[in-house]
Amino acid sequence: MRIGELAELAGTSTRTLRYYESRGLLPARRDGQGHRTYDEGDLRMLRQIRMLRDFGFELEETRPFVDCLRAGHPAGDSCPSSLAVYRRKLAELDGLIGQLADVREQVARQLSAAEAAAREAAGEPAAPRCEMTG
Amino acid sequence: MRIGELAELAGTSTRTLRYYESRGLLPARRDGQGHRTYDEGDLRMLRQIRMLRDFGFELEETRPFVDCLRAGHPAGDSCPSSLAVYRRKLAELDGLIGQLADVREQVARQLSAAEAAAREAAGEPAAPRCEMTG
DNA sequence: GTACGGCTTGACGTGGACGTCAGGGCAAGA
DNA sequence: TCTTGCCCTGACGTCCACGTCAAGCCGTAC
Repeated sequence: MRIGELAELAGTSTRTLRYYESRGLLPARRDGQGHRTYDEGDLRMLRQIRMLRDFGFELEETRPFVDCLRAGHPAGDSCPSSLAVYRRKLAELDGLIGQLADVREQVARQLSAAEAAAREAAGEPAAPRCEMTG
Repeated sequence: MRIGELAELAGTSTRTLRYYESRGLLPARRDGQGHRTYDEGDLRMLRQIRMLRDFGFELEETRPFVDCLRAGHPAGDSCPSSLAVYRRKLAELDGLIGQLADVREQVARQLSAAEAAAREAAGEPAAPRCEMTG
């Protein structure tokens, strides 16, 4: 199949496929007219890439999965290097989620304090605070 | 004070201050030599900006806080528009954290499945799965 | 005199994953 | 023959918050 068909099957754009090729991630054969030609294996690799990108993986992080498929393995994550990427990503996600949760709490505290100050400035009695710490 | 001193006091760079001025966020007076001049109020505004940026706020989102300080309020979050930004940010953080948690679970499942497949391919008996769903 | 430090403006570089446009080729259908 | 549709390459644009470099001015210390 040609580039337009593959792009449509994978729900992406031809520009994206040319970009992946320029990165050496998804090279294409060429037909007599110099047009890119793909097969079912390419579709599988592309779908693997898109799934991981939807998870927030960077393009380079998908390379082990693609290489794994190209090596003939049944799935992109059948290889140790792919599992290593999974584990790194899990750790990264855990760190990020924890960090965001911290920020969330800080922002929530700022908001509460500012709301309390606003109420007090409006003449309301200082509201009792649960678990006052000082 | 001049730009270098302010930058150091706030732990940032002169380039950053010029950038903020170009965005209309932190305009500066000029002295006889055309050098930028700042005062304590500017330092407070700058610190407000940096705190919010550390929280992950975009630069534009800090504008209501700066405007609030400039209007003479005791704190950058003493104004309704600042509180609105806080609330929007909390909702955004909640959404993002939830999304990341979903992704984390999906990646974790992919990893477990791939590990199980690898063990099985290695000749181990299929491990019993807790809470099998199908 | 001159070296130095701080300041000025202007403008290009960074990163990631593409979007978009320009200019051109090739084949099939009306 | 002309249009339509798909493809090609090359190259600039996008977003955001700056980093970095260039060229030059000004005051001060040596």
